[in-house]
Formats: sequence, structure tokens, C-alpha cells
Amino acid sequence: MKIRMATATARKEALSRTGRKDLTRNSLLQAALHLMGEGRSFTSLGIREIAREASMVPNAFYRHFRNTDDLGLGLVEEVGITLRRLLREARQADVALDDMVRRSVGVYHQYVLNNRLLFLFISSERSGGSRILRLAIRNDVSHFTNEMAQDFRRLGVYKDLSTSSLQMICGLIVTTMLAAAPEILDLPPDQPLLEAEMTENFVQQLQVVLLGAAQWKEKSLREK
Amino acid sequence: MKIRMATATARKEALSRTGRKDLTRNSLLQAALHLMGEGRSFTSLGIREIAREASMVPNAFYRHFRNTDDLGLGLVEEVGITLRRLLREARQADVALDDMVRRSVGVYHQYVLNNRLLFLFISSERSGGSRILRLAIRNDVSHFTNEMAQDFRRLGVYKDLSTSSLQMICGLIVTTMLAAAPEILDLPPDQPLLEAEMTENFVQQLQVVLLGAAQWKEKSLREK
DNA sequence: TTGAATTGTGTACGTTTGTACACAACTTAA
DNA sequence: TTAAGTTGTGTACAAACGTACACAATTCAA
Repeated sequence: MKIRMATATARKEALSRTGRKDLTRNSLLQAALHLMGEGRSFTSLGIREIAREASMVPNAFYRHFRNTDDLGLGLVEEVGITLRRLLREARQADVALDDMVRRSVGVYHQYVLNNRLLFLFISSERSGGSRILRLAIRNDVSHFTNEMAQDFRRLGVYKDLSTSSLQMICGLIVTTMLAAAPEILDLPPDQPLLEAEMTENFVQQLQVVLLGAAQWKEKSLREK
Repeated sequence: MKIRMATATARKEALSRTGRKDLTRNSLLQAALHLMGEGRSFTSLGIREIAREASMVPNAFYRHFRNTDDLGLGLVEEVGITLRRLLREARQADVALDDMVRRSVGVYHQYVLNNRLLFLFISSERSGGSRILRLAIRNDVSHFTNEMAQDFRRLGVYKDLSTSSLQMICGLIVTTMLAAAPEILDLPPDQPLLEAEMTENFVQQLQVVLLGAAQWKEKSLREK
């Protein structure tokens, strides 16, 4: 324990002031996430509460954020990074076209579990109490959707679809993905039967969307 | 004003005790909804706050609910009724198959606006802070999905799909519908351009789903 | 008609909240 | 090395909170 403290102190002392500030700022962000992990909604969190969870004095909060909504925007930033990382991981994993959907769902499932608190934040605040956070998250999700559409373009799937159609389809996929997140998170662990059932449902829904997307171009042409 | 008061008093005195109790109970429910309408999340609401909004003394709250979560369950009951009513209205309106989707979306859009506060509640608490509320709402939504599947059966659309496939498809439709609700509610009024764009996107997404559903049976058969 | 039960009010208490101000410890730039 | 700026602490206070208790005004059942 002495050694642990020593290294921790060393690490802390090795950093510049701005570095250490970022460290405590981050511990505030994590504290807020952790509280949400215990069933609290973000808008119900208080400044004192968050500071206490981060083992700081209440007033220290103000050195980093003007209010809780400001901290929320900090979390949204993490959301953006996390979603970007998800896309990057998905890009690497998907080459086999056969049960690509099932594989992707598996990757996504694991990713949601690994970033439990953040997805909890996204899910509940995407249509939560604070308008500012809501719009900020929706903005990130929109970026995510567009990047996914670009990936589709790059991979050459749905070549004949217009960009706007592709975005519409990706929006549908993202909606379905995000709707699955809270169910994934609420599922009690070690219930492989329930989990398999939920996953299968999720996979089939995505397959329906992809089937529809494949048909969509014909429908679009028919209108002309 | 004197007359108004007189009739109000008369109406109040005309009811039995249980009737009047339901009346004030309801004013508590409406007060909570109204507060949420002003940008508060449900879990951040306090007992005093709700009672004040309903112009009652704080303690009166306890005559009707044990705590705020209990009141939330009361709201979920309204959710169930409201969703059932939506299905009933949709059943009457839909006979023309041509742009049935577009018509349904119009009905739904109007319905969300007419029941603004309740859909706000559904949207934010469906993946909100309180686990009890979350599961209760999900239960109602699940019922709604099943009833929709039964309606599809009754109407004879997708005759060849198995019941479980039909439910899976309806789940996808409901997910898409519910995801559209917060966007509908956040849209500033009198912006016909933005509104049309959003609606068009929504319509197209549903059409993709229906296209996929029509294809799905073949896929299902192919596996056998 | 009388006694019990219910609904709503008034008062009160200890906690917790957001935020203000002064101050200590330190890093950084000159 | 010194002066300024930054980060975190300590204390303080008014306001709001949940909830307990006693009580008034009724409705209902006997």
C-alpha cells in the first residue's frame, strides 16, 4: 500500500498543473457516471453529491464546471469519442459478409457492456430532462450515423442508393442499436437463455432493415 | 367567475368521497407531468414540488402515493391507456393501403402532439433512472407491440409470417415510432420545412422496415 | 344518529442543497 | 526570486427537502 501510494504520488507529481487538473476533472466526470450507475438519473445529481463521490470538497466542483449541465457536456464529449471508437473497432472486425450482422451484434453487445456507464448515460439523456444535453447527444449520434453511411459507401454495399437514402437507412440502424442498449444493460448477468433470445431478436431486426434497404433502391427508381 | 366557481363546487360536491379523492390524485399526476413539461426529469422531482404544483400542502401527497416512484407507476397506468387508445384510433383510420404508412405517420404525429406530456414521460423514463418505472413502461410497450401484431394478423397483412416473426417486426416498428417521439416533441412549432423533412425521413424508415418484412418470409423459408 | 375512518391542513425537525467568501498551498512566468 | 495566477479547503447561511405528529373537517357504516 505504501508503494501504491508512492507511485500514485509520483505519477501525480510527475504531471504539470494542467495535467493534474485534467485528472481531477476526470474524476468528477467518472463520479457522475458512477452515481448514474447506481440508478440515479443525471438531472437528479447534485453538485455536492458529485464532489463527495469524487472525494473532494463541494466548492472544488466550480473550478472545473459552472454547473451540472456543464459537466454533462463534458460527458457528451466522451460519448463522441466512445462512439467513434466503436466504429473503428467495427471496421476492423467486419469482412466476412456471411453472418456479418450476427458478428457485428456480438461486437456491439460486448462494447456496450465494456462501456456500461457511458451507454447508460447516452440512453437516458438522449431523451432526458436537459434540453442542452439532449441536443448535444443527438448531434453526436447524428455524426455517428453519417460516418456509418460513409463506411457503407467505402465498403461498396448499397452502391445504388443515394447519399440521403443511405443516411436514412443508417439512421434506422442506429436507432435500432441504441434502443437495444438499455435492454442489454438491464439484463441480469449469467442468464444465457434470455440473452440469446434478446440477441436473436436484435439480429433479426437488423436483417429485416438490411433486406428492406436492398429493396429500397427499386422502390426509389419506381417512383421516377 | 362566480358562476365558474359555483359549477366547480357543485361538481365537486356532486361526487362521492372516492370520486373526489381520484380527482385530487389525478391533479397530482398532472402536476408531475406538467413539471416534466418544463424540462425537469421525473427522478429529479420532489414530493413538495409536486404537491406545490398541484396547490396542495406537502403532506397531502402521502394520502395518495407512498413516494415519487409510486406516483410514477400511476403515470405508467396512463401510458398503457394512452397507447391502447392510439391503436384504436389507428385501426379506424387505416384502410387505404396506398400511402397507408404516410397516413399512419400523420396520425401518430398528431397523437404525440396531443399527448405531449405523456409521450415526454414515456420517452425519458423508458430508459430513465428508476428501474421500476423502466420495466413497467417496457411492459406496456411490449403489450402495445403484441396488440399491433394481432392487428396485423387480423388485417391479413404478412399472412405467411410466424407469430414470433410478426412480433419481431412490430417490435422494430414500435422502436422506430418511439424513437421519433422525442424528435417530434423537440421540434419548434411552425417550422413546416423541418417538420416535413423529419416526417419524410420517418415515413421512409417505416417503408424500409415494411419492405424488409415482406422479404422476410422468403428468408425464413430458405433456412429450412 | 353516532362512532369510526378518511382527506387535507398546520407546524416542526433535522438534513441536504447551492453558492459565497476568505484563505492556504502550489505552479508558472517574469 | 518574486509576483501573479490557479487549485483546493474551510466555514457559513439561507433555502428547500422528506417526513413525523397532532388536528380539523368531512363522509360513511352501523
